[in-house]
Amino acid sequence: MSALVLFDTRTRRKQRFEPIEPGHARVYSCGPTVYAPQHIGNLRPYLFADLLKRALLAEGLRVTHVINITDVGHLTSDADAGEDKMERAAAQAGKTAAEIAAFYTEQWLRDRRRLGCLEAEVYCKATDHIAEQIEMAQRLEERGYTYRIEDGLYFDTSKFPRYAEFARLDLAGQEAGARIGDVAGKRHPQDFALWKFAPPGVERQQEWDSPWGRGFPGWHLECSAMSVKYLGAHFDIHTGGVDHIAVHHTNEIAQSECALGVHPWVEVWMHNEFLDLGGEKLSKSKGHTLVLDDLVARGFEPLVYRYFFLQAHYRQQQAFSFDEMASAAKGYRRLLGVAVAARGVGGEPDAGERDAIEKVRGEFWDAVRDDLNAPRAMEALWRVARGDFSDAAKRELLLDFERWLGLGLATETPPGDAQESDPRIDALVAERRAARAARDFARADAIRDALKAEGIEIEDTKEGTKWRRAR
RNA sequence: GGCCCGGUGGGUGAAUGGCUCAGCCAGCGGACUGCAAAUCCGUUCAUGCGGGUUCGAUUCCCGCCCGGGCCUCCA
Repeated sequence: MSALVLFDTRTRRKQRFEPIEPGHARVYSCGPTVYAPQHIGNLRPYLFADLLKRALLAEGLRVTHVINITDVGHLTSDADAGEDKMERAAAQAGKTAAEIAAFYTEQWLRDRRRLGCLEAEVYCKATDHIAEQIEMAQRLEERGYTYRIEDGLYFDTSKFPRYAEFARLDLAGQEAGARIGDVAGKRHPQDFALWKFAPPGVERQQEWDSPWGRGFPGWHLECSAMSVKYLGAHFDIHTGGVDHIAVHHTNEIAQSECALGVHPWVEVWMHNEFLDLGGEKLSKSKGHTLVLDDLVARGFEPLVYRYFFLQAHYRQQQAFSFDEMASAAKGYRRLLGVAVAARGVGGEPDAGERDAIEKVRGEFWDAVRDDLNAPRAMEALWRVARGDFSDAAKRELLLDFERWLGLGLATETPPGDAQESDPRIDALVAERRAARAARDFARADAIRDALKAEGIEIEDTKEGTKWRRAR
C-alpha cells in the first residue's frame, strides 16, 4: 500500500503527506466571494478540496476543514484602487451588501451540497472577523512591516525577503517597467493594503473603526486571520485556484509569516487548474455566467457535473462543453445502472475472488493516494463496473470507492429513470402498445417516430414501455 | 513584457526512457428486439513541428508554432 502523496505548489513537487499533529489534518480552502453567483468553473476548487478531504478521511485522519466566505471588500480593479464589487452589486440590486452576500452564500452552499461535497467543519465570514484582521495588522505594524499612507496601511514587501519565492516571481523584471502610480505613496508595486481608509465623501455600507481610522480590511488579510484562528499558526494544507498563487497566496504568506514569525506557515499548498469554458462561458443572455442551475435546466443532474470533473486531474485544465456533459451523463447513467444492480444483491464474494478484488481495490486507492489522480481511479472503477466481478464483489468495491467518489453509488438511481406522466403521451404510448399487440407495426412505429420528433424517446422493457424526454 | 499550465485517436483524458499508449463518450460489428431504444460483448483510429541527449523518446533538454490562465504594461 502506498502513502498519500500530494503536489505542493511551494516546492513544485509531490510530497508524502504527514499531518503536523498525528492523526489530524487541518485544511483551509479559499472560498467564494459572494457578490455574484459562482459559475461552474468557480465550483472546481470545492470539488477538488472535497476529493482532498475525502482522501484524508480515507487515510483514517480526523479532518478539520475551514472555508472562508468573502463577504466584503474586493475591489473591481486588482490594483488597490477602484470600486468595491460588493457595494456595486448591492447598489445595482437595490439591496444591502449583507443581503447580497447572504443570497449568494446560500446559493453556493446549496451547489456544494448538490455536488456531493462534504460539509466543512467551519465556514467563516470575513465580516465576522474584523477584530482578528485588525489584530494581525497591528502585529505587523508592531514588527515594522507596514507603512501608512493617505490611502491606508500597507505591507512593505521589501521587508520580507522571501516574498518572491513562493510564486517564483521576477520582481526586478516586474518592477522595472511598473508604474507605482495606482496608489500614491506605495513604495513597491507589489505592496498591498492591510487596511484601507474609507474614501472621503463616499457612503460605504461596509466600514469599521480601526486604530488607523475608519475603513475596511485589505482583501488578503481575512484568509490569514481566519485560518490562523481556526487552524493555528502552522497548519497542514491550504487550497485554492491557480489564479491565487501569484498575488493572494503570496500576500497571505507574507502577512502570516511576518506576523507570526513562522516558516513555513503552511506545509502544503495545493492549487486546482481552471475549467476551460471555451465559448460556453457566457450563455445567451448577456453577462450571465454558466451556473450549476443552467446545467440542471439542460437536464444534467449536479452529480453528472461531479462525474465530469472526476474525468480529469485537478491540476490539469479541463475543457468544458455541453457535448462532454452529455457524454459524462451517459457514462454516469451506465455506472449507476451497475451500482443499482449490484447493491440489490446480498451475500459475500467467493473466497476465490478475493485476490482480484484486492488487486483492483489497491489500484483505485493507489490512484487516490497519488495526488488525487481521479482519472486513474475512474479507470479502476470501470474495471469493476465492466469486469467479470460477481455482483457481491461489485457491491463491496463500489461502496468502498464511493467514500472517495461521492457519486451517489450507494443511493442514487440512474437519471431519467423516474417515469414521468403526461396524459397525452401516456395515451399515445398505450395506443402504440395496442398496435404492437395487434402486430400493426407500421402504426406502432409511426407513433414512435412522431414522439421522437418532439423529443420523446421510447424504450420497451420487460416491465413495459417507458418514455422520457431526450436531452 | 514576466510567470504558470498544456498540445496524445472523432471528442475528452490518463500513463510511460524500450514491453500491446488507460478509461469514458462517439463510430463500426455482433447479441437482444417485429424494427428500434436501453443494455451487454467485440472492435477501428493517436503522442504539434524542428533539433539535441540516448543503443532506444510520446516521455528528458533546447528552439519554434498553437491553445488556456495569472500578473504587468499599453490603451
